[in-house]
Amino acid sequence: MSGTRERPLRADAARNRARLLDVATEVFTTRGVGVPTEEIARTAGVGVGTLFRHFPTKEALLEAVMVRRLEAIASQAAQLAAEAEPADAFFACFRLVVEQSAGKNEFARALAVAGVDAHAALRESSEVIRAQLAVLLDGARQAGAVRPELGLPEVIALLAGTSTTMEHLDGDPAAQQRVFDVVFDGLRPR
Amino acid sequence: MSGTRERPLRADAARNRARLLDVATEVFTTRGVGVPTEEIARTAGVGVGTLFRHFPTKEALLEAVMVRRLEAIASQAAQLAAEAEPADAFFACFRLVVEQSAGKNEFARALAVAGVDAHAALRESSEVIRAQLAVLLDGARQAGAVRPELGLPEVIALLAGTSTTMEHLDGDPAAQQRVFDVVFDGLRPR
Amino acid sequence: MSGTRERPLRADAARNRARLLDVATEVFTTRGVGVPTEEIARTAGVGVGTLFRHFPTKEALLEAVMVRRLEAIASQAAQLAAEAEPADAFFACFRLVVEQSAGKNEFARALAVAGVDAHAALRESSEVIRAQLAVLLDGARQAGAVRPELGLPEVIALLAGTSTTMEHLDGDPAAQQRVFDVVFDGLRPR
Amino acid sequence: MSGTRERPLRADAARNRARLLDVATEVFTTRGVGVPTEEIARTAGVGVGTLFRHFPTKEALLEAVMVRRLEAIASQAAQLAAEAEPADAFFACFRLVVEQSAGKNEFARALAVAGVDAHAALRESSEVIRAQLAVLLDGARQAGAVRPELGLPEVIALLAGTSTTMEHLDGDPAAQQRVFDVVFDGLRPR
DNA sequence: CATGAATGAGTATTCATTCAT
DNA sequence: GATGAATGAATACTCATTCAT
Repeated sequence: MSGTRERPLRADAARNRARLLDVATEVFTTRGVGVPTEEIARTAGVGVGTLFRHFPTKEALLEAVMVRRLEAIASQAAQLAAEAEPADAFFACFRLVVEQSAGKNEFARALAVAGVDAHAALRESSEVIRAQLAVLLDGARQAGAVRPELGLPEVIALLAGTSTTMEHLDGDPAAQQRVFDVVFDGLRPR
Repeated sequence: MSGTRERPLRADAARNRARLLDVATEVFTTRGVGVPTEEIARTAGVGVGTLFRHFPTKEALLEAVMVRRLEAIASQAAQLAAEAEPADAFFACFRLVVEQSAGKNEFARALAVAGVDAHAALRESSEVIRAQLAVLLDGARQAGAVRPELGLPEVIALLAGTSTTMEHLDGDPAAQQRVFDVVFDGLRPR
Repeated sequence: MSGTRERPLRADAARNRARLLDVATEVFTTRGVGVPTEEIARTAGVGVGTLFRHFPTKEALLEAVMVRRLEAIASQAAQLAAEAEPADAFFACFRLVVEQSAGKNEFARALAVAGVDAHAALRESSEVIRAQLAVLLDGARQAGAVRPELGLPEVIALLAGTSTTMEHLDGDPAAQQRVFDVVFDGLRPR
Repeated sequence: MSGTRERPLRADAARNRARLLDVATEVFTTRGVGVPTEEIARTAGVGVGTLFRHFPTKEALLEAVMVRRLEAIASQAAQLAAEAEPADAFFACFRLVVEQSAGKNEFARALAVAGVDAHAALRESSEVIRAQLAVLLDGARQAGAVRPELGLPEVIALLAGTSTTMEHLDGDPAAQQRVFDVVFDGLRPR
């Protein structure tokens, strides 16, 4: 399978792909999903054709952006889980996910519109994070740092919601910290 | 005589307007703002021309939908404020707004916008709710039921965020209740 | 035939018709044929329905405007023909038509687009003027005031062209006069 | 090899642009500016998208058509000015402009516009012709071939008007010649 | 008769996607 | 592989005309 069929251009291709992902991330986050593919391509310094060679669909590009983000989150979460006490790890991870998801709610919605099927890669990546969160949540609950009645679904929903909350307080870190206080205190047993 | 289905009479204009608002509310909420005007019109049982006679712009339709929702919230909130103790009124109102905004991230978002140009009607309506919330929040803080360091912006952001959270737990009222517990406990002083 | 079937409202109807014609003349002349019927109706103080009762078609309204103008020209031309020497009458009539047609070239074109058929009333009215011009031209030629080789078609074409010329010199009566000098001198035998 | 029908190659973009301009010229001239863009595209054998890629706006297409025409006129006028005596050159140029504008009242009109905002290219081109005409007119006046009291505005207005006149005599070259005689004689001093 | 709400075909323009070079 | 010209379906909005009141 791993024959010698690779051509020397592969490096350029990879660079193009990466550049497209970077541009798309930036552009989708700051200006929404409505930005024309052509503009993304131009900003990345390639033709539209190249964009569509790498991502057969705009939606696929969207998905790739999210997957990359999710993978980054997952790897950071893994590190957190390894380095900290269960309870601390849980809260740190909560914060991490919220902060990394800022401005990304719109994507999720855009993807959701197109139907739940497909997006296998996405589901896979989020499954990883889900699993990590499940473990962390369990540890935190057993350590008595999180209400025992809370399940993973509530926590994930709270993740999304807190991310939205943070978007609304974009320029005000102090207010964002106060919100974290509220949510984290709320998560703890009475 | 006072049947439920008069033929298209003059006063039918009002009915068409209302129907358009209903359809638009439903459709914007469940499928996003991207739904074609033509489909909205068709679903409401009128021609596109009629839609544009009532709302000169798609944006105007969106605004009208939001205003109607905001006004409903405002009037319910006013009632709550009159009938309950400050603290109780605050939490009841919080819950009210969240529930009314369920599935309407875009609406709750409007609450926090208050800075877009044009959309005078929108700003006006959200200003009313803002003011109501400010009063309730103040009362609740003075009653010692809400952390004194929390300001209106954080509360509004939390409103939007909690609404998002609830969307994610759509079919599960028990989980939603648990989230309310988390947020409400978090809002209380230590 | 002329029974007693007339109702008292006839006077209002006539007034509406006249008002519509006035408004349409003004509006078509100053802002072009593209002005919406609804605006014409509103300006005339009636509903669109009334406009379409009087003129079954926008084109019919256009035609009516032109016919009225043509009839006015014809009657003034008749008077000129009666009161002046053949040559003077010809030139006076030429000037009259040019001045009365100012800004009306666009109409003609709009009507022409819709096909040469129909517009019987229009053809009838212009036929009258044509005939008058033919007589005047003949008189002027016999009086030696106009080149003998010029036919009615050339004169009519020159009428239209000079009208266009005048449109271009709208605010400058002195320049317009100089153009009349050019054309009138040119019409005379070497 | 150098056939007349290469397959859609890269350089075909230029061909498409030219074809669009040709079709637009023809269609705007004969049927007015109201012709749908889609029809222009179809007639040119391309999709609407292609039309809008080349001309971002219908107005831009109109402008391009006019500019092309104006430039053709300007270059021919320059040649005339170089080859003939001032007086002859003036009359030849007058005829040239009239004939090139035949059926294009809207084009000749552009000559006199020179005051609309935007349309920089248009204004530029018509400015060139204006300047050429100014020179020729001056020469002809000094040569005693044109009435000294006539200014550029009158001449330009007469250009447009004579063009209209010619339109009305479309199939009759003899009559058109007679009109030129009238106008040219009229332009000469007494 | 007058009114103006309703209609819907028509129009300019955008944008994801394809494909010849 | 990369490019960008071409495509055409889709969309918001307009306006002449009809018709219920």
